[in-house]
Amino acid sequence: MPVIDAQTEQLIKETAMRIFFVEGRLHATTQVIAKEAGVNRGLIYYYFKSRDQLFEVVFKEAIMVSRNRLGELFLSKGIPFRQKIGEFVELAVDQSLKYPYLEMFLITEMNRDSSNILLPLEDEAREKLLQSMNEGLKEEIKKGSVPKMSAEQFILNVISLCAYPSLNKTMLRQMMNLSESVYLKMIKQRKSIIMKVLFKDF
Amino acid sequence: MPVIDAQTEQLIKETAMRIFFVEGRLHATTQVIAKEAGVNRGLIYYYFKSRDQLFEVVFKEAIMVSRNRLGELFLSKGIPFRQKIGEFVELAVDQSLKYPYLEMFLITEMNRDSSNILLPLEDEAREKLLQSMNEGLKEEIKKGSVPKMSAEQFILNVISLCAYPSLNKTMLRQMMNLSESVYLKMIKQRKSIIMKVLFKDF
Amino acid sequence: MPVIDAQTEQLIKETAMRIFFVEGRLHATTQVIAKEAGVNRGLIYYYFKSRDQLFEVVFKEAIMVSRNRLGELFLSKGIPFRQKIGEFVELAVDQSLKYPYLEMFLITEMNRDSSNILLPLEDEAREKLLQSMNEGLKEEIKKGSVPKMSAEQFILNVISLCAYPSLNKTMLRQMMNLSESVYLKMIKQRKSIIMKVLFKDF
Amino acid sequence: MPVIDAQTEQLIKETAMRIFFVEGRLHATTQVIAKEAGVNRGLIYYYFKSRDQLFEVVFKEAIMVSRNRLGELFLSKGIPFRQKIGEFVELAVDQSLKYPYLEMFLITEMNRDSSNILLPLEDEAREKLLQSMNEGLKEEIKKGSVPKMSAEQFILNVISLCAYPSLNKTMLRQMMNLSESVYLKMIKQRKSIIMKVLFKDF
DNA sequence: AATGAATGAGGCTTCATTCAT
DNA sequence: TATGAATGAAGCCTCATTCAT
Repeated sequence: MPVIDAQTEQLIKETAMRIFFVEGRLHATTQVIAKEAGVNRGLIYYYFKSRDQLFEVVFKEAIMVSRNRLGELFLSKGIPFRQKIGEFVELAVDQSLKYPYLEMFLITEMNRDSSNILLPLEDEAREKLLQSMNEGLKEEIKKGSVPKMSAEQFILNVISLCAYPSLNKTMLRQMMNLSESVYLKMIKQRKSIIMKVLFKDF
Repeated sequence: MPVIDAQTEQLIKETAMRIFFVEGRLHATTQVIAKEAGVNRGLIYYYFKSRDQLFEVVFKEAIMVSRNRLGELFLSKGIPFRQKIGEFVELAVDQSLKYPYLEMFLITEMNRDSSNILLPLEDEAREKLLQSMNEGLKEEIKKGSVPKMSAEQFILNVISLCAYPSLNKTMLRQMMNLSESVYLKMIKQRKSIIMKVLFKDF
Repeated sequence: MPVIDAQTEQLIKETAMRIFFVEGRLHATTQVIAKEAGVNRGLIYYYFKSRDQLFEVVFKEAIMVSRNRLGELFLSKGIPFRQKIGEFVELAVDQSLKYPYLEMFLITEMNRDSSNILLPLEDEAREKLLQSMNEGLKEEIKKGSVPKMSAEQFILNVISLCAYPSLNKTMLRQMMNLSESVYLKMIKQRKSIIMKVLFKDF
Repeated sequence: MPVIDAQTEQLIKETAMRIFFVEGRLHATTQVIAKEAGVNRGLIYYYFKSRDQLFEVVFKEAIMVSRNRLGELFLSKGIPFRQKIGEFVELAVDQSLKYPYLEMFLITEMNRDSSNILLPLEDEAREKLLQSMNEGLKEEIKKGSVPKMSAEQFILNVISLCAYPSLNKTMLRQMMNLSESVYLKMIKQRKSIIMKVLFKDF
């Protein structure tokens, strides 16, 4: 039975997001998505034209929120470097907990032959971001609180430490023999650990 | 035309490994694999019975090497903790460069309904490993060269820093606007950077 | 174009039954079945999941009717032996005319490695049937209208005389150089001939 | 290991005959035939050009013997009708025991679209045979030892009674709950029973 | 909006057959 | 002769997508 009113579109989107980004079921068919949403398969096409477009919509939606906030964050003036990084870690870890497999789709999709996914980061924005990173980073390096490295390497460190544990959750949990809930708690605790790893004097 | 010396089976395996684990083309069909190997599609079935079995074979083969060396490494006596970590980083980064997408397959496969992939790590081995990690780690923490954290968190840090940059290569390269070769160089340079991040006095 | 009244499933079933059991084309592919039914091949899978399941469905359906009527017939009280046989011959010959090759599929399927066809005749039912046959038969033998033989042999005679001429229709027609229609007439006439052969005083 | 000398061809033939006509495995592949014969699959093509030709060869060989003897039998002068039938029953039952599924292949093959199996019975021979049958039969009918019927019907009776029990062995055995050996004994005993059924005064 | 039916492309797999040695 | 490797046609089946109602 369809849900009251016209919330069907939203229902499909949410189901797809759960299946794709929360449960990581990369190969889920429209059949499965429709079934788990409790709607007729044709409706997916009615609302979204195609599986690819449904995917694109939910994918962009999933990315958008954090992207926007990250953009704001890094282009905002007046916030000290270390605080910026702190807020980024906060956002990134939360995002990774909300949609653990989002990154995996990003990776997979970008490696497809027929990929048409592009990051919306323009050259200017990128330059600004790197430059502002560089400035903050140099000071930290001078202070001795961060080892000598390029801004790029620092970014890799930050993102890696935030994203990977959620991305590879299933394997890491198995490897360490931890329950889901314990593992999630660990990831939340990582926020401060990450900062301590990044900044020696944190 | 048959290939010289009947190395066809090996050729198929290597091609599949490249397509899957080097190029990350998760959805590659047997048709594509055969074509890129320059062999008839039927041969895949002649040698491997099914696509799934081919996948299993190359997957296990790809994992085996590093697994074995890691096992040796961590169960070996007499090597100081920091050196062990150093060698692990070396191995893990090299592995991530050799088969950047191996991890992604691991993730994907483990999330499939019909997954039968299991990590071969037994309870005893795991306990020993964690315990030996813990001992080494405690000393470093006491020395103040590593912030206070559990062995599990430390492991997450190490693996994240090693694996993620290769895993998400395409996106990170796009994001930073770097060429393939420059990016690869960066990753190699990370070995020492990772150690400096992990150990404040490295 | 969809068929009026959504009888497509029935149409596929009937076509399959004709191809399999009327025309004896054991090797008919789903392609062929779909084509002769005038539907898309995918519909076979839409309605029946697989070729094997389609086969199973039509096979069971074809067998069911006659099985049920035969069961009723032989377990019914109060009908004299000879009349029972008469009605059996009637049913069996009609069945053999309706689905001449049904028996052949039975034979073929039961000899497959992966066969899962089982006759639904239980031990009790079989015993009862044989016993009731035996009683009637003994009287006939005593009367001298049937040569001395076991119930099993008598059953073999009855079934053989009824089923074989339809089963091996093509060859027998060729051998005797008879047209289809003449041959079918002959088979219908056999009903009384069979009775005369079975009972000397019929 | 191949058999000494050049008996390979014979070995393949015998294996095929067993698989096809004794065990009734209609769908046996060249792979299977080669394996059960213990020879390389290519040899089937070396000796027989194709699966179809192997089939044709063994099929003709299986039929030939009895055909020839039946031909001799029915065209031979001086043997009384009833004795001819007796010898036919003997031959036919023995043949049906030797190759129970031979008939099934005959039936199946003749119903294929691409069938090229033809019975080698020429018009003249058939006419002679039917005529000679007719004469013998008329006398028996006059004597009252056979009910009134055409030669064709009589032939159908004879063949049906001889061939069917072996042809449908698996099902009939299941239906009557008989062991293989008991069932085979029953079929042998049928020779005289069949004669008694055919001739009221036998 | 919603649904069940229908379509077609493309993937996996089997298997008869051929080839090179 | 004999063999393992290689080929290609064809079969089964799934699934995104469209259609008619």
